[in-house]
Amino acid sequence: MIKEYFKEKNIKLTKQRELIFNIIDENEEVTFKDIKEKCNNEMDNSTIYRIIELFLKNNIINKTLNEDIYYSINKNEHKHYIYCVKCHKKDLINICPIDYLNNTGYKVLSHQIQINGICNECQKK
Amino acid sequence: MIKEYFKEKNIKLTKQRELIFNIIDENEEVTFKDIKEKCNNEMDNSTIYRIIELFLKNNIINKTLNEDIYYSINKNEHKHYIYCVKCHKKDLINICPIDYLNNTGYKVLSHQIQINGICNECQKK
DNA sequence: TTGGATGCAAAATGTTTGCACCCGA
DNA sequence: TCGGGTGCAAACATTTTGCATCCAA
Repeated sequence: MIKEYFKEKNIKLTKQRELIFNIIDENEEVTFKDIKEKCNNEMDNSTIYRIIELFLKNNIINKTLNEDIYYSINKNEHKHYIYCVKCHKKDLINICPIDYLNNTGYKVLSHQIQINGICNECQKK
Repeated sequence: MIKEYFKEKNIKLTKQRELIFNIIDENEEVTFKDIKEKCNNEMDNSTIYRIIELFLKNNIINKTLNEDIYYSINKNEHKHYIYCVKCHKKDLINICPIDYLNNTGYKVLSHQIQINGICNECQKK
């Protein structure tokens, strides 16, 4: 299935690309370092950077900013979170901005929300 | 007024801090390089980085990711945009996620939305 | 006056590029 | 087979750090 997915997008399937795709897919949100480590440090940095760039250009993954830069697969089914800056937990929020994008005329390719706050418990501390 | 604002937050007011604050405030969204240039390259990089870090920790500014990393003043009154990946224009969207954050119990400190798409005109090209 | 802020220089990190070799279609 | 992909090394860019000096309170 990944074979067809890549073919659709006219992207040659290599071991490295498949591995990185799977790493991001299986881990929801990963940093560059996460990817590096999960490859057992066997893939060259420049290759990783080039593949990330390729995936971003083809809208296969999203790039988001939290404390660090994170990558995640760009799926239709997805979730948004609010992050506690103190204890670093995250909680699901039940809103998606694209549901409200009426009459902008845009074709939405990707989106992200970043909300930082202090959770209930941490406010009491 | 900036004097009092900094005093409230227990931050010593220096020429450099005031300058960077004003640069970000007057320009809505700026990159590190923008700040550097608008200081006429007269401020040291390490000073700029340290001030940005200080402002972030104190929730004076937000850090967001578009093509590059942008800083903006963290205000109550604010706007969200959708960006066209082809012509790079941006359009205002009329939704703010914090209006919908019911019963999470979080105290929201900052937030951002990033939506990328293709605008009406570019879809026709 | 004095502790924290800045500038400078250097180190450490992170990212990009050119090129020879490799491998998937 | 062959053109694009990868690994390697080097260049380049970004960010952090230690320390002497400076300046706002």
